Amino acid sequence: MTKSKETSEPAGGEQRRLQMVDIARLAGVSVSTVSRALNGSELVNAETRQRVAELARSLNYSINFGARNLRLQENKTVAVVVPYDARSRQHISDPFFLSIVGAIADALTDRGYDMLLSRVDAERLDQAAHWVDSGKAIGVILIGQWRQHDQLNDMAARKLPLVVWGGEMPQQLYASVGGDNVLGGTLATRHLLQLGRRRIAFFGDAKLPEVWLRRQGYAQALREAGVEVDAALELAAPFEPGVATEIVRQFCQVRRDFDAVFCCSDVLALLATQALRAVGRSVPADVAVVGYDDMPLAAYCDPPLTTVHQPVAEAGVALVEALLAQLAGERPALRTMPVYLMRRASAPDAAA
Amino acid sequence: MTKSKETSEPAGGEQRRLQMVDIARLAGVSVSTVSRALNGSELVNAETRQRVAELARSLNYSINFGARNLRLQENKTVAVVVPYDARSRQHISDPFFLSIVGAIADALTDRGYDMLLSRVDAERLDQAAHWVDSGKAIGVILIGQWRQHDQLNDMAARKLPLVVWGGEMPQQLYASVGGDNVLGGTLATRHLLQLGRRRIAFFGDAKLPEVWLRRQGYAQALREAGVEVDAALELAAPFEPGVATEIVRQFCQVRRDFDAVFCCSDVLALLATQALRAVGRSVPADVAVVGYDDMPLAAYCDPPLTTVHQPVAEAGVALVEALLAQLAGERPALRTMPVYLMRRASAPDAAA
DNA sequence: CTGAAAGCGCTAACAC
DNA sequence: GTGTTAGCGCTTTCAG
Repeated sequence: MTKSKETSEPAGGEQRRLQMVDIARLAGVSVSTVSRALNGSELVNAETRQRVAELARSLNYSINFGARNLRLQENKTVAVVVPYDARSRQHISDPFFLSIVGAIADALTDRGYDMLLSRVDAERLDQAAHWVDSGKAIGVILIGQWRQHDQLNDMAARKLPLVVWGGEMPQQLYASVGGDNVLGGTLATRHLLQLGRRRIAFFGDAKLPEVWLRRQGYAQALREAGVEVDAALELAAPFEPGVATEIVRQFCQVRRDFDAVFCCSDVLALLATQALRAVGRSVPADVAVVGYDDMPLAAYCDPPLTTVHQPVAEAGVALVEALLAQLAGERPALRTMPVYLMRRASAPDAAA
Repeated sequence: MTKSKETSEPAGGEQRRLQMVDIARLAGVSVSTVSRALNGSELVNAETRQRVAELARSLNYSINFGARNLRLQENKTVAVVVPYDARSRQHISDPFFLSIVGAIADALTDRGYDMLLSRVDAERLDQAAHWVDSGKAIGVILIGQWRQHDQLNDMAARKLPLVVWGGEMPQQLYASVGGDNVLGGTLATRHLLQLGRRRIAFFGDAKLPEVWLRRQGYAQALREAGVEVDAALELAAPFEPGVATEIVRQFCQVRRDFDAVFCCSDVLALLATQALRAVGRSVPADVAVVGYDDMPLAAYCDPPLTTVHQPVAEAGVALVEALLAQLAGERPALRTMPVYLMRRASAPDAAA
């Protein structure tokens, strides 16, 4: 392995970066004084402090955080990790996950933390631990638990500061924040039932904890209404549009004995709408569609999507808070956030 | 200002992190030997190297990058900065920008770099320099130049390693990578003309360089076809859906004398479609719509969007390469990438 | 109030 | 081949 050096040296006519020793010399004081002044220490003479601070500012000095962190044994960087499907080499492009990342970025920034963003193979979520092991980050926020409940439990057992966005699972050791998936499933399904629909399909891969919970809510609502749960109306469609498109299309071609569908993501709902129209069925007249997430674009689709709204901004804050709580010594906790149904035209109140 | 300590100390029963000195002791060698062994130095006995490496792995040791970087004066972190509109407190949620960020993440990971993701007020893009000044990152990739061409030039003049995604501007000192916006505008407009449309509206804020270039392409295509450019058909709609919705709606209510619209983003195209339908005009029969970006969801809208495709994955690579080139001492360069028209149903080939 | 000195975890001369 | 030593840029005792 030849060691490349391309990184180390900046351009040619580059002047060395300003350090404390430089501004110390210019101010005629010692580095310790500069350090104290810049950190607003009460120990240093107000006048000196002022002078040093101004000098530093005018020289556009800014501290070397690497050195500072090393000395202080401190680190204000959090790794945010988005899993991707290595088999289909398909990246997570689901708008919902992306907006969660944005919300986390905000929450982190507000609290003075930096965010290291990376991807990880959805089969090897445990690799996310590397960020903490290497000291690059103090903790990990993982977007989605996928099928790796056990890996996550192992990580938590190793005391890795970790929070995952996802559903609550039995015997869960790791901290998580998620929407109330059972409630979401119930709200969506009840709404469709109220519209008079009785043959309600379910699109989503129940091997994923969140989807599994949503299906519980779905089944529960059906039973409440005395409607039989028909496994033939369940389609294990994944979240990745590339893979899901064909699966959804086939299902819609083969089965025409449903009058509504509850989709476990808005993207899936879009796919379903398109597939239904392609086989000559209209939305919402023939088939009412309810999505999940209330992604930013949901209101601008045609028809605008009725969907289960997830509290993205609050989720970002909650994830960050949960991580900081662990860092402060608290035990990992599970948190479930309220969701509500956002009513739009794809499953309109005025029944067809 | 009371200094909070919440960050520094992990949980209670936490054991100190493993260091080189620990594995040195256990292996019965000095730290230098461990360092060399772990870096695969030829200087150390193959057997020793093996032994040390295994010990380290079995103990789950991983190096402290902070210390390593400090010593090596090296850093493999790049800051990726997404501007946001501070006035409307609206975050960039445009799917296109988000997918560019994803592409950059991939390109950086492939090359062994880490990505620090953050936001910055779109009026103060110069604040992005802070990442480099503080040593947290070796360079900055900025998503969009917005209205701050001058700030960007200043940053480049200061020799800040910087690349921005955006359009080529006159007297530009900073490196940029962007789609061929003039071509995009031309392709979109020509296509609409070929459909027999003559009254083609333009939606987009021409104060933004990219939009300004697209409008040039638009105007050029119109002139080619001997169609007069009508300023009354231009709408300065911003990219933020929140702000744009009302503007687009009003325009569509007031003006009905156009039979096509070229929108400078897919989201804008969605908004336009919805607004047009709301006033009883059909898409594409009455008004053909062409978008821009070919966002992941563009194919799943109704109607599926005809749009100018931007090469996202290639853009990510190009942005990263451009930054690394500067770090290697090359002068900032401008790069324009090809775009093409993706034909779908919102402006169908079989003219209405 | 300020300076001198030690050391955070690691690497790279420089000895042996 | 391997150990010893110095030092990356910063903070913080400890003396004065």
